[in-house]
Amino acid sequence: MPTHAVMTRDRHLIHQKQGQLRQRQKDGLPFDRMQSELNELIEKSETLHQARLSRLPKITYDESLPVAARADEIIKAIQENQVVIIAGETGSGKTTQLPKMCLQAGRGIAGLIGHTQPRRIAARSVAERISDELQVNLGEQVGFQVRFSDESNEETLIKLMTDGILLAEIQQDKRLYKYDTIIIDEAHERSLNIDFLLGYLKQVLAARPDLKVIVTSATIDVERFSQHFENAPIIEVSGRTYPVEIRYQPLLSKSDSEELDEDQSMEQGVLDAVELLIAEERQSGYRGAGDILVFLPGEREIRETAEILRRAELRGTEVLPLYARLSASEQQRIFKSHSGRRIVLSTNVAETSLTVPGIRYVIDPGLARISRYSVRSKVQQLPIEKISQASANQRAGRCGRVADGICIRLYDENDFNNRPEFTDPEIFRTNLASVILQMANLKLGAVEKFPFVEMPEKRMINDGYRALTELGALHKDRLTPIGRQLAKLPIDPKLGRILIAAEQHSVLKEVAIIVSALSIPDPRERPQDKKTQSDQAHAVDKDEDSDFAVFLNLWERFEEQRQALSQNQLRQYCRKQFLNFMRMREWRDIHRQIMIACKQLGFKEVQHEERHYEAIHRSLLAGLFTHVANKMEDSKDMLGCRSRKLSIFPGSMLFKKPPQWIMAAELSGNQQAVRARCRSY
DNA sequence: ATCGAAGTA
Repeated sequence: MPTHAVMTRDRHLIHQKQGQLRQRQKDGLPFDRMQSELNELIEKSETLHQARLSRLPKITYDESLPVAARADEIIKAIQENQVVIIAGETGSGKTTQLPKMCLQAGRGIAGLIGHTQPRRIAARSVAERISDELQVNLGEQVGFQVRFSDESNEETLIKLMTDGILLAEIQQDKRLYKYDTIIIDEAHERSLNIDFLLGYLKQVLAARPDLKVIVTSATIDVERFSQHFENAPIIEVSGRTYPVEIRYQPLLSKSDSEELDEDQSMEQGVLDAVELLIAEERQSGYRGAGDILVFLPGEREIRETAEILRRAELRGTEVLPLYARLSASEQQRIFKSHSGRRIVLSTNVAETSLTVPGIRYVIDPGLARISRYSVRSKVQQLPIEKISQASANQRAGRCGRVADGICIRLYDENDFNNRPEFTDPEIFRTNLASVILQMANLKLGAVEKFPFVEMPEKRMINDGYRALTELGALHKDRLTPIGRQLAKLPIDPKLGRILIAAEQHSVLKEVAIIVSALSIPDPRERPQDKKTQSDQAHAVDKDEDSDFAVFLNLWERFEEQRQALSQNQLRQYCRKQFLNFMRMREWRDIHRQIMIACKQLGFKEVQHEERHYEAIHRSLLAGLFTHVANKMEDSKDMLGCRSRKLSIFPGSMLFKKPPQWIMAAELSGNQQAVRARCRSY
């Protein structure tokens, strides 16, 4: 009986069929057909296995990377252990070299080597790099899969993907039989996806003794991962970085100095630090002009700092903003070569997602916007907080990649020492409804018993259960038919609930457009210096009663243009109309994906001559019933659920003349200003 | 009088 040369994904099925066959034999039933089916299955599996083996590329390592010197040790560890933890800083080469070591350890033939990344761009670029190094075509032996795009095939040995893709695959393949090896990369980022995967894999490992798992992380908190996987061995790899000098230069405070009229602003502190760095560089006799990376909490702070720097008229200096909302081409400017000095003002994107090349200095005010979910108010908030020590060190490391660097922290050392060591993992900071829904759907049992790396608080778990119960997805902690449908929709459960209601009200077509708009950031842009122009451009879509209907108008207007114009013309149209091209595309992509999922659930699109406002808004209410508010007397403020005082978002059509009742798409802000896209009755 | 950055069946 073959058990060595077949694919892992077939092994289970073959085993099952062999059992059935023996049973039939024992029972004296005919089994010829089953036998030939089984043989065919085995033969096919063996052939594929052979083909994959024959296409194994020659493996070489980039010897300049520190991890390459450890190849033998790592390969041995993989062969001898089910789980290995690899710890190493950026520049160690672990991400690109590790999958090749897995191949050399004999992995990747009977099943895929699955390699997860937290971000799509990383999944794609790592796959490109590895396929280059192995001299194979991308999409063949080395492939990748991210949302909306799959470049892998039957003969793919190494598949890069986002962690979300692997998570999604669990639904089809509970034991992950497709894979013989799984690498969870950047585990220290501790995203919700990563934490869920690490818990899930711990359970799968018992049922899959042939599966290998490799967890990689920066050298922070690695013992925790090792303990999670029964004291798996840790291999630590050095990074290839240069020393960074850390300086503490707190902002001047009124209370410390008699001459000061007011506290020094963060923006002013940044300018002072910039001038200091420039003066020092000149004195040191260094001939070049080192680039500076400044971390700021948000777009507004970036704008204000840019303005102050421009006014300071620094010679030969270019100021570049950087944040995720910029279009790809605007972000690309960071990678273009330049003369003179460059000062990049960036949000947290530059901390982990994007590496700005050639940085010599970092200025770090030590702040970031961090999302937190409040169980008390049921609102996801974005307060500006002091970042953790780990995060501050990560920022400092951004200037030690090409040469020695200097990092100026705009706070004192005592402040640093008093900060938490690590950023709270996302699982502690987020609404758990979606995770609980997935877990219920996968029949993983009680959330409190799941082997999370760190268990979320009981009240957060209870809150998630309650939210799902309110939506009708759970009844007495068991999945209802609605819950089963929700679990198959790739969006937030609230929004999924709206789609289900829309199907019942025969307005799926319209509501799917609105729901997909609500699941992306607003594609309408409103630049600081062109507020009136952009408001005017957006006004063509306005609807007197409902901010939700605006999305339908915008969608229809855009669809007409999209069908008439070339790609370039469409980009131009977006620019003129103050629409973010990338967001518009994402909107369509998500809409398409939602519609596919809805069709698989048997939902029907109905064509209407006119808009059924009431049906559309009734559907929305099925998910947004906790976002209803009533106007208070003699005030513009509204009274929402849980006696919460709300105000309407200034961008809303209903801002000027609030109706008696509203239903908001989203509650946000620290004072809980409602972002109301609403409808009155 | 207006919001961070990641991600998905």
